[in-house]
Amino acid sequence: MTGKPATIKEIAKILNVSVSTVSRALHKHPTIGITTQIKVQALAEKLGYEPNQNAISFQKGKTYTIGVIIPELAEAFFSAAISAIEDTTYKRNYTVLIAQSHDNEEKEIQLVEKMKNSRVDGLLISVAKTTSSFAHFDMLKRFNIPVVFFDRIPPIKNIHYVACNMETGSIEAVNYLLQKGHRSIGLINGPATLAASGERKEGYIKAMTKNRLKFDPSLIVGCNLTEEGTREALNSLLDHKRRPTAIVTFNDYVSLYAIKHARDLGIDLDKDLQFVSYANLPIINYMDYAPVASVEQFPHLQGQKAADILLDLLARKDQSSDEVQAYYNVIVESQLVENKVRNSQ
Amino acid sequence: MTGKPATIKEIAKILNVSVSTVSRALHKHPTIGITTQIKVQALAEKLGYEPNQNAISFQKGKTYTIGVIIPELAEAFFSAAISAIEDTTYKRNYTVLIAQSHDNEEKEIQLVEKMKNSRVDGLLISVAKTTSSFAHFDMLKRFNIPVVFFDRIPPIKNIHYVACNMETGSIEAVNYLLQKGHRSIGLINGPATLAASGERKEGYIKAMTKNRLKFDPSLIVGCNLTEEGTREALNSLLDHKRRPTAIVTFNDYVSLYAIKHARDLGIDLDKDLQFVSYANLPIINYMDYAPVASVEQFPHLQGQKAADILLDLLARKDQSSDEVQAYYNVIVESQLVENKVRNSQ
DNA sequence: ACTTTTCACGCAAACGTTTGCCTGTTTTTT
DNA sequence: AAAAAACAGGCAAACGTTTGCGTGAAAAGT
Repeated sequence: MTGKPATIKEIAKILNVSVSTVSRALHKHPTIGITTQIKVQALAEKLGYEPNQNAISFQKGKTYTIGVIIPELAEAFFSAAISAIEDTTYKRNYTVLIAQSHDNEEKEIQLVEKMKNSRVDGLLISVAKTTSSFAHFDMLKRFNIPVVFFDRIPPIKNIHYVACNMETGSIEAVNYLLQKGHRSIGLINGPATLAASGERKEGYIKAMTKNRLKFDPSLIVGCNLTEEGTREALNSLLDHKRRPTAIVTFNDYVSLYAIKHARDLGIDLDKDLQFVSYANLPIINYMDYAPVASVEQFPHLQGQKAADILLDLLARKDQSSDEVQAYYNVIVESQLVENKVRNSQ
Repeated sequence: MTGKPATIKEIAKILNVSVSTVSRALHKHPTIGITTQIKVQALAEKLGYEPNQNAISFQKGKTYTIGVIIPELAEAFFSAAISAIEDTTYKRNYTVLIAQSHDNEEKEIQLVEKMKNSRVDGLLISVAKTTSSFAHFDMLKRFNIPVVFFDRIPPIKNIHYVACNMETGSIEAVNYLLQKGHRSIGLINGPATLAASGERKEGYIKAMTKNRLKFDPSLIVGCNLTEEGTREALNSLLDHKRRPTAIVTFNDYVSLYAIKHARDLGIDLDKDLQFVSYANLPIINYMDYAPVASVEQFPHLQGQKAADILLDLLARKDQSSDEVQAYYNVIVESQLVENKVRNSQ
């Protein structure tokens, strides 16, 4: 009851049976007599026996652990996603090993290596911004460790992933603004290197052209996502010959920076300039000059889907079967969400 | 290179030496000749050998894993804390196993049990709100698994913990408001059942009496931390015969609710009523009518300290030595932080 | 009553690594 | 040159569990 945990061996010795009998009795294996089963189970209960997961993992070569590698745990998007991941894996008796790359490729590589060595059964990865080589992911494939990427997907073929389609969100966002009467709409986009930037741009263009509006490339400006970069981007838009009356920004933070700057410049955020952004942080419902709408990316849903897929992959792997199945490509549609506060005013 | 990971055995067989020699060579054990060491290491490198962490854990009865149990991963405070925990344990070659109790005692108990069985080396726990029995923590002690509690500390003796002293933060907050000329200061507190509520109240009282102001208990109102509850609390303060010109709230969310309600009532948040709150969520720097100051609880620091303590405990345990040492009781002093935006206006 | 099945359980290997102890060879000491 | 010491490495047990295979005894079939 105290001290060291009870083992199957001890139970066996006390009951004068073999370890294999105890093991089987505990698993209700049909080949063990019912009386023995009961005796064993009773003693196990009494001793507070709990199987040593470590030994089992070692024996089976399976850890019932899935690794999660993300850039930054403290970011709202990722903590929400992980929260969902933890919940769905917990239900299936898996635990999660978490590590953050801090958007550093070097560390990401180390983490993948470490996760491999600690023999996680599978991996959920959202890749670092700076990652430019992908050999470490190939390595996982060689070792037959299933990986599901989410949100930040590497540009390689034959992978499982769940991501959010930013394009439709962009289209919705622009349509929303058009319907509100805006005709000159700016886009403060992220770095061109990010796939997410491309999708936003595509959506923007599609929405404009679908609505028979001429698309002006100079209304799209890139930005490094910092406060300073945002200010510059906003300035350039404000100087535009057709100064936009609405701006779509890469994410809520960019919106916040931009809004701050706009107010410093004395711009009327109710009449002269409106913002729509991405991510839908909980913040914006408590702000006065928040974006009028935001494109929700459903981190919780993405996390859950990714975990579901990985668990499915692991289940298939158990039943051995067909190596090369199809690849899961799940797209979560982003969705424009109006800011309740601002729109109830 | 492909398929299954290389093992020590394979290396031994290829080199015609024993496994023990390989093991020792890999650890640079002095009793192995230098030439053999080099041969072994070279082959290990070539084969891409990486030790099977699982086997090592099993063998040593040590997992190099620490479990973290928190109420809610998606809450900013906890994700920040965990981010720090992950970073500091990573440096010492530990990994973290994360699970959330969702503030549910039942689940917390299950998680503790599960963590024990998966043989984590130690545990970091922030207790669920509803937890009222503590037998599961005692159990850990019996099994000699070190635990460090952080932020939410159970009311039991002889534990290691790091927590934030809310009292000093409260005093600072009240002093700050007094110095700004406020004389009637309200407090929208949390449920009386929370220790944190008591500390805030104590701080409030101390600050008032230290400044020779009469302390009016009716200026302190409890609240269940919901939006609705906050409204009621605010209403009762506004109806007070000495209507407060400043209010300290239990946390930033309560402030947000209160501010929203106050504005709905047409109150001038610049002149007639000011707020100070706790937690210092990043949000408030982007709000117009944010609290003028917030008491920072340093989640990052708390997480780091807690992890440091646990690692220290584990290190001591390795060197066996003296069972019952002293208990770590680390108090992180909270600190009032002015809202830069609001105070620069 | 004798063979065949079924039943209930034990044996032992295996998973990969670490480590205390032993042994054979070389080097050093006197 | 013999004894002692240092060196380099091997043997085997141990960690806790699972599982294929073997086996004696009881039950069933003829």
